[in-house]
Amino acid sequence: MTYRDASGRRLTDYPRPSVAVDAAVLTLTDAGLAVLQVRRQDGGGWSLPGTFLHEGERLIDAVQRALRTKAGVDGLRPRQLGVFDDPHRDDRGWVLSVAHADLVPPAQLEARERLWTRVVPVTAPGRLPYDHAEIIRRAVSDARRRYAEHPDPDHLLPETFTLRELRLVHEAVAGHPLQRDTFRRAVEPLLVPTGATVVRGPGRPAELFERAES
Amino acid sequence: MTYRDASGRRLTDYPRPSVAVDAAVLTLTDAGLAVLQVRRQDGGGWSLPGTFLHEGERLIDAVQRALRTKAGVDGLRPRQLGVFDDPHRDDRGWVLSVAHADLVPPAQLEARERLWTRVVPVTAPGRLPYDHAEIIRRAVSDARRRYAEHPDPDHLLPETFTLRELRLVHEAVAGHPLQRDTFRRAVEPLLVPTGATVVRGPGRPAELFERAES
DNA sequence: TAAATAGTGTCTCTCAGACACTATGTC
DNA sequence: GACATAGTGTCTGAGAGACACTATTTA
Repeated sequence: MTYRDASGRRLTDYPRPSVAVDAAVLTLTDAGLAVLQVRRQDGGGWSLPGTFLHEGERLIDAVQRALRTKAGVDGLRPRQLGVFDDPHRDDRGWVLSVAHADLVPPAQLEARERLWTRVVPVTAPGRLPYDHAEIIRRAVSDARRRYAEHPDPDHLLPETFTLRELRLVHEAVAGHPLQRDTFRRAVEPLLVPTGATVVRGPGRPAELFERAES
Repeated sequence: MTYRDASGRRLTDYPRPSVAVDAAVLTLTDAGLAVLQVRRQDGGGWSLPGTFLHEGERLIDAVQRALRTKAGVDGLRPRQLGVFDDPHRDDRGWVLSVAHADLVPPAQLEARERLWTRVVPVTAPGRLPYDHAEIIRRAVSDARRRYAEHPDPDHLLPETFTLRELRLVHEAVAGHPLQRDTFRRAVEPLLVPTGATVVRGPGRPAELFERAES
């Protein structure tokens, strides 16, 4: 059967845009927050990994496919940031892009294809096509907002960790130092003490904590 | 010239989804937050106003067109909420929907086509197709989050208003009463006093305030 | 012992919440 | 005068920020 809309037109009578996905995959380096980029196919330069949506595919699956095939990275679960819809944003034609973002531990990018990818600080992302610089800015502020509310929501740390390790991660995401005692009193109620202690370097042994069940 | 992607396919070789927009237009009634709905074209029932994106059109323009042609409402500026992308969400075919939301004063819905539209409380939206119930929930929580941070960001009130009027609007959006003195101390630093006072009903005259420039 | 880190006591300042009081209008 | 609303003083408790102290390890 053929569905028609209010003007009597069939669905297929409407011109349809291409729909792409782009992903700002952030991680932590010694220099702070950094973003994964891939070489552009056409000519030089770098861009965020992205791809066109395939028929019947979900957006999240397209993002994961782009990361797998273009960067050799697997197992991420990016979140939707928003749609970029300027009809002239892509000179290849009418392309909507749904921006995504994730923040993952460096180990998850270890297996990446190094010839075609790079990880650069978000403060110096280089020259990027389309709206990719804006996508990175949104990804960073989204990560900062979430880390300001919960302890390591993106599991950058393993199951158990010391409060020092947690604070260093939060400082790297926030981009500025955090007060040691205030930070402890803010996050400790949201963590589960394990009772175990560990020694990492000099200083008194630190207790190990877990995230609360959620 | 013809652009090709990494697999050598032309852009137009990819099947493309239809892209729709839907809008949850909220307003205030005596019963609190309410949402604008339009009659469904196919058979009975109600839905949020929406339409298919036209070629080269921006999403915001499609939303405004839908509100104008389907509800007779003009001059709104809905914000993007997110993309609904379940390939089977619409049995007419592969349709992505970009959800939008706005919150407007009742006067802005005065001119609406009453035969084809209704305004019902968000707490009892009726049976709705697609993801429209979820869109309303997101629109409400988005409005509540923004009203918790700024005084009347959506200009439900005119340029000048008393603190009582402002508080009643915030209570209606929040869905629960707010403490009079605490509310005043929280928002007064964000407002500009005009010096003028007005008498509305019994009681001591109240000062008129304006929103801060922004 | 010196240095480094962990954990905690404590003071101050701010602010939300709550109660109450004074001020000024309508009926 | 009775009542309703506007505006403000003030107390309390929670929490952030800051400083300092004790505790426990490595080198």
